[in-house]
Amino acid sequence: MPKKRVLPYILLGLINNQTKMSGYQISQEFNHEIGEFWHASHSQIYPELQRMISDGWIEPDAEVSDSKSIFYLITFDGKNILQEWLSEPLSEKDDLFSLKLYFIKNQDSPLLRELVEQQLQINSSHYEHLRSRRELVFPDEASIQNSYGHSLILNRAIERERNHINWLKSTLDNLE
Amino acid sequence: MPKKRVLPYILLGLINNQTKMSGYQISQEFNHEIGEFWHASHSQIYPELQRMISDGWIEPDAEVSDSKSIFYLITFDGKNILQEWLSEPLSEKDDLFSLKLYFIKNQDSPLLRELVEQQLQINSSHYEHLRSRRELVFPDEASIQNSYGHSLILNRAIERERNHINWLKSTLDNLE
DNA sequence: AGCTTCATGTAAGTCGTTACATGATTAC
DNA sequence: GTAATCATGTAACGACTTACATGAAGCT
Repeated sequence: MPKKRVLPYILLGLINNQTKMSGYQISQEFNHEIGEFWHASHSQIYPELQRMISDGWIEPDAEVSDSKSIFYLITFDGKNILQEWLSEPLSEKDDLFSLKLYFIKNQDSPLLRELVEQQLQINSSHYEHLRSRRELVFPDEASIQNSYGHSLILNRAIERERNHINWLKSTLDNLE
Repeated sequence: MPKKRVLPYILLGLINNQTKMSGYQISQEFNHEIGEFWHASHSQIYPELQRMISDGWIEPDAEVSDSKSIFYLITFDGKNILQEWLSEPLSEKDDLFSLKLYFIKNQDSPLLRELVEQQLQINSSHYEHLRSRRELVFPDEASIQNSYGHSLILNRAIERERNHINWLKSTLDNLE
């Protein structure tokens, strides 16, 4: 099966967040806030918007606009598609956690807790996996001296997971 | 200018680490250790190896091999190319830190300290940037409640940078 | 005999990039 | 008036993925 595309869902999420956006505004968004987590160039965005219109996910704003920009609104179908995508379980490899959170505005959304819990699962299993790799690959000092850079980044990866897990747990606590 | 390729340098680094590798072995590597940081499928690897031969970076092992595998050795030129690549300053966006460390076997390599210091610079500036974004975008409680998911992941990103910086600093200390 | 793994390769398709293009508006 | 930014689009190209293909070796 082909890999699931994410760009259309991001555009959907952005338009949904702002109720109304032009292609140019969307491309500017990637230079600012959401740019910390994802990027897309305008040559991707414009054709994608056309596809989304023909799929009925968005529609051009009918109101006569003074400006030169074309604004798009999310349709009823589009809102459903977006919610479906947000509800899909997180997978280990795509790392869509931050991206999906970006589209959740309300602290009380049940999705919020769900996503944090899923991500906690993923990081925990990754953490365990990395720790067992380290035990296996670096059982003694000699093996470390043998591949010092490798041992460093394995340590780093473990520390990163540990930190992420802690953050997720404390975030969960604050959601109570 | 086109984006700098990394695959050939990874293959070079892998062959250099093991002195001798077949395409199949390389593709297996991506399922194990280096797989934590990078992936490549065999349909990329085999043509890439051919290109590297014609560029004179590697050469097939001349020794008559009992096995069906074709083994490759790194050439003198290849070693230089690899060292050059490792010495190139890290850029903010590619995030080649872990990957490059993987190819540094010796704790005393001057490159080690250099890479950690460079990465520290990058993370520090990223950290400052994220903190100023948070001040700007989330000045009060109301703005947080307005985009709760976004505020969460911004906090997460800041915490991640903080953790990475701490790790890099303590790693530097241990290198003394 | 049939299935899995080893081992190498090519072909087709997708996603994303940079470059090419154009016209309107705003700033100096 | 001319340079930058706004605004939208297409074209060419590169990297990577999945699928297609083939043959040998080993296991059950």
